[in-house]
Amino acid sequence: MSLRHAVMAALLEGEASGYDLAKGFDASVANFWMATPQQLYRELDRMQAEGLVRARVVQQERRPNKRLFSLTEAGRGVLRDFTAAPPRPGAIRDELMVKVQSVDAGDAEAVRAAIEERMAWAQAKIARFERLRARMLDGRSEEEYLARAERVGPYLTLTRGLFFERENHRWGAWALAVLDRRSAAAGTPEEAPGPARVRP
Amino acid sequence: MSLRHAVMAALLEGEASGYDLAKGFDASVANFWMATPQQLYRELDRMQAEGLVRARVVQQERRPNKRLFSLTEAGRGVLRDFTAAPPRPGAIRDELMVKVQSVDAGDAEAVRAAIEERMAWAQAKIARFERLRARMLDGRSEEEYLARAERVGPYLTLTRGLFFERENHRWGAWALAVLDRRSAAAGTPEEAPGPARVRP
DNA sequence: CCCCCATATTCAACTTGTTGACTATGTGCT
DNA sequence: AGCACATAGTCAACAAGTTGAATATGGGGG
Repeated sequence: MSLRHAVMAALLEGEASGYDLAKGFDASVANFWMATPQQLYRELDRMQAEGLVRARVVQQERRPNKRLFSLTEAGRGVLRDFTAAPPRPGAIRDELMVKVQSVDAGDAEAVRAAIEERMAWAQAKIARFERLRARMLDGRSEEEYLARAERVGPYLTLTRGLFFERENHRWGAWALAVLDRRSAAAGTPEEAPGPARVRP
Repeated sequence: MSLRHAVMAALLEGEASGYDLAKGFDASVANFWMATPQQLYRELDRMQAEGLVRARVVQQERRPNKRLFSLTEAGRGVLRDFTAAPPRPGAIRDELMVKVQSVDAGDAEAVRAAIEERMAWAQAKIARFERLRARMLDGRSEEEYLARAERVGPYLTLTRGLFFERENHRWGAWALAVLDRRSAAAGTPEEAPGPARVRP
């Protein structure tokens, strides 16, 4: 049950509404923990009931009212305890890899396309991470930033995301090359040999 | 609901019992899809009911009997369809990263230890992957293997696992260095400065 | 001899996560 | 005027994943 811990980690950045988290989960914590809006609202309600977060209703004029959540001292305590506990091995679940594993018994062209899609979105994430990184550094060198900033956690996780997506991209390029060499060598009869399967 | 697809991908290697999968999920498919034994048994029963797998009961003498599952033609069809379908973005969930994100408000020493643990187990996986890889290549060069082998999927996913764990390890080393520089610079009063926080 | 581990599976209860629809309101586009 | 989209949520139903224990047997180490 550590969605709640992810939520608390996100709330370290400051007050947020369920809606903010549902969006902003995409920007910071989402790189290693995803959740749907419903999941967040439900969890926030429970956490409030348990005193881990407090809600402040903000009246708005031309918008629906919102509840801004922030960490309570109890919440901070729980988060501290969580960081101190030994972590269980993380659960990985990647549909693309299931497809790649089955590529020889499946639709190779579709798997190719899926890898390309993944590469494109890895690239998009890399760009976003780099923008975020530039914003965090704000002119300073990494060394300077890491020495002086009051929090390094977000920078460490962001870097991890960056490393991860770059590796994703590199792997994708390699995998595509492998599949190409294979389909070229296999002499696919329906498709012209030679410059076969070159895409625009 | 794509545990079933992961199971089918695993069954491409041949017949397996629920128990085999529960263990062997660790060796091949487990790198990108984890499941508990209970989950597997339940899913296998359902899949059998739907005709995706067939079971063959093997009488054993000094062991409980076992059911060996294999893919049916219907199962192969479903797997083929699955590879052809556009993949949804995979859900990532990494407790360690939640801890790292919260490191500044938590127990830095424990987070350090968790990163070290992760690095150790990345290293162990790398070693296992490399043994597996050597076994697959069986003397041949990678190029030769990829050109001739009847299946490349398992090699592609194994490589992805290798890349991933190497990156994990590299990131961990970097993150530890960052945390060390910080705690050295912060002049932690309870611990001696200078060669502070050097571990055996 | 005893205990723990490996094989092989099943049951029950519980917690999480997913999907789709539904309520409101305001802004901008065409 | 009509529509899509962003804000800010709620509800219900279902699917999937987790935990803990129970069953049955044999082999190995101390």
